[in-house]
Amino acid sequence: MTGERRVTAMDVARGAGVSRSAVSRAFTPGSPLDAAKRSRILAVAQELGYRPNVLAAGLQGKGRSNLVAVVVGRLHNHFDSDFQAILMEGLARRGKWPLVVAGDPEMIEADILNVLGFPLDALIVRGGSVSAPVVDYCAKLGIPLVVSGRVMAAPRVDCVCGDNAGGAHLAVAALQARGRRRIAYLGGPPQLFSDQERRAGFQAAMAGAGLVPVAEDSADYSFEGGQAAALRLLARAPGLDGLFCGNDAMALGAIAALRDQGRRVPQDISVIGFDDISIAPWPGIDLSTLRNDAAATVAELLRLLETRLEDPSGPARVVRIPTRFIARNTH
Amino acid sequence: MTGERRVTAMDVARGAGVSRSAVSRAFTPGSPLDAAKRSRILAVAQELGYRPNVLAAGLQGKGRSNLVAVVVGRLHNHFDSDFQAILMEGLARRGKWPLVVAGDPEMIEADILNVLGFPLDALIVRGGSVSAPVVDYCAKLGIPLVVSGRVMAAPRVDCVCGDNAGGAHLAVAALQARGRRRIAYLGGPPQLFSDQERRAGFQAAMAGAGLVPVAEDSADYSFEGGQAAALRLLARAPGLDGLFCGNDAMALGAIAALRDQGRRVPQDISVIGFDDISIAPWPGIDLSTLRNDAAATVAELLRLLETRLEDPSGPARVVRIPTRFIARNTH
DNA sequence: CCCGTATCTGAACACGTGTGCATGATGACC
DNA sequence: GGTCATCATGCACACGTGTTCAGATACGGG
Repeated sequence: MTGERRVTAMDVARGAGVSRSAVSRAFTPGSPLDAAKRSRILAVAQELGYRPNVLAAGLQGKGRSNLVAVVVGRLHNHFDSDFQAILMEGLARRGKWPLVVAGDPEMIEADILNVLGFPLDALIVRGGSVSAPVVDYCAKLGIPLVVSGRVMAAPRVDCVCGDNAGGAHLAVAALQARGRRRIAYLGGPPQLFSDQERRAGFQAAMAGAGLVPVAEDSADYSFEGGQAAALRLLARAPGLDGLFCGNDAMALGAIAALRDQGRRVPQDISVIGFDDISIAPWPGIDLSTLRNDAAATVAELLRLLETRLEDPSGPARVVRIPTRFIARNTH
Repeated sequence: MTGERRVTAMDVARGAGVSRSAVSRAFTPGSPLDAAKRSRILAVAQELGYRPNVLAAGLQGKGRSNLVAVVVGRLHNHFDSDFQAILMEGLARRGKWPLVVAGDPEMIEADILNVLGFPLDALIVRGGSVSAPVVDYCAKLGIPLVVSGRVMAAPRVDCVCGDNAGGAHLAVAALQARGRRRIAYLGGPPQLFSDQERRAGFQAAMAGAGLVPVAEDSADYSFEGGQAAALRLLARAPGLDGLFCGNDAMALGAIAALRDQGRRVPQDISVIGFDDISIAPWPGIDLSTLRNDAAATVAELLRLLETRLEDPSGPARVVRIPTRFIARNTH
């Protein structure tokens, strides 16, 4: 055991017989320092296992901390997992350190406030709602706030979001092209922004096509939720011939339930999902769905972040990622 | 814009007409401070958007930083995603802040070294290998290192890992119980610890049952990799009647390819996966597999971490998470 | 040999916070 | 009223680093 205290620059200085300033300079590429002395210092540092404490360095006030808080809801959703993975890699590639805030919705609110205690370069929030106090704090602290999967109107808050309404229109159009007229919507939790936009888009598209939904229902974006909701829809509207689901997991659950009830998909009923998760194209699944492009979303998010860091006081921007219909074998 | 500088305790002190110490005490529950003054300070802090800088506070040397680095490989694997999600929540619940290190395997090595510049409470590494320099640095810095999905012998390095060999034995036993004798193994990348143990366990179990594998192959733990490998195996061993796969995604890919070739699963060929990912029980998938319990693994990992933080110089511990065979409809 | 210059180096400061210590005030008790 | 205890409060220090500034040193030219 080397003792409880962390190795400090002073220890290295003593070990190499130089001043602490020299140690600091040895780790700062531009600084003037005798080459021989530098290599000796680095050798001693290596020996002792010394690394400059980036927190103490960041305290200097100059430059950025490279610390970015990433708020994710619960990650038990396939699309959110993919999004998260791509975002982590993207941040790493840009030299940012992601500080992840996860957990129950009720805990997360307090945690967001707590994470603001770090000298963050930015706060990235995925999906779930951001409370007014958080937005307020960010504004006062001058911490850029970038929101994904949701659009909110606040000064200097940037948003990137899939085109939910457009996707819903594409889904209705695809169902209509198959001759479906008794169409239902199975949405996610109504308090979620994504569901609100998809539901509104669905209703608008139906109205535009001169159709009236035979039923609407909600579940929790899970497979099991989709199964149960499909049974409810079927009981309420036995003539159902088209179903637009708020995400892929629920669509797959619904298909399982419908087939279990003796309905053939897609012959008797068309089902369309949302997201195009990685398993959607697998044989035996082959789900017709709307592609929610996680990679493009992350790329735009990072671009927004970079622009915002460049010019913190610029106007708030909203970027919509286009949605594409992926025709497979369930509609 | 409130100016570029972060709001500091001194600003609040000026605003409330008190000393900076009082501000610090106002945010420290135990400290003696006049109740009226405390609430006045908190009000001013709220107004200005002040939060104590935890980095500067952590610089104090007392106590822990509550910062934990979590090294994950690429997260494009279902089991790893689940594991990651559970771990993030578990850490949050224990008041730890996860600093995620992700990215390409070649970038990650440098990133791990860089993240050691933070005053970490611990370093958690999932799966992939940990290079000797990293272990060395952690030892010298006195940073506890907890490894998951891999067992390594190093002083004061704790490991938690599924029982890969036991799982392989269960798989072979299940295949044997179905009367299968022409059995093949489809493993993951051979450089991965998980594959090495599962492969060795498979070979030992086969030998113990008096059987000789008809073929062995490897793929990249992906659905597509499983598809392609299944075709190779079929070409090499047309009489194949049992297949043990290194993970579920490959098993599902293999099943898709086998069915595409006219083989019935499970009537003609038994297929068993590994991990029991969340989609495995879904109707239409119904995969027989070995449960790799992510929740139990995370729970043990956190327990090891806590024990290690309690007594940093304790002996290295290795915990094995038992594996259970989940009999479904593909074997 | 002397002076100017370029370069290296160490001391000192700043960053923002928690806390030990001494001081002053206030209240209680005799 | 005096003395002591209690407690709130402000000052100063410490944490570990990057960087400025002035002093020192070496070197080259006249």
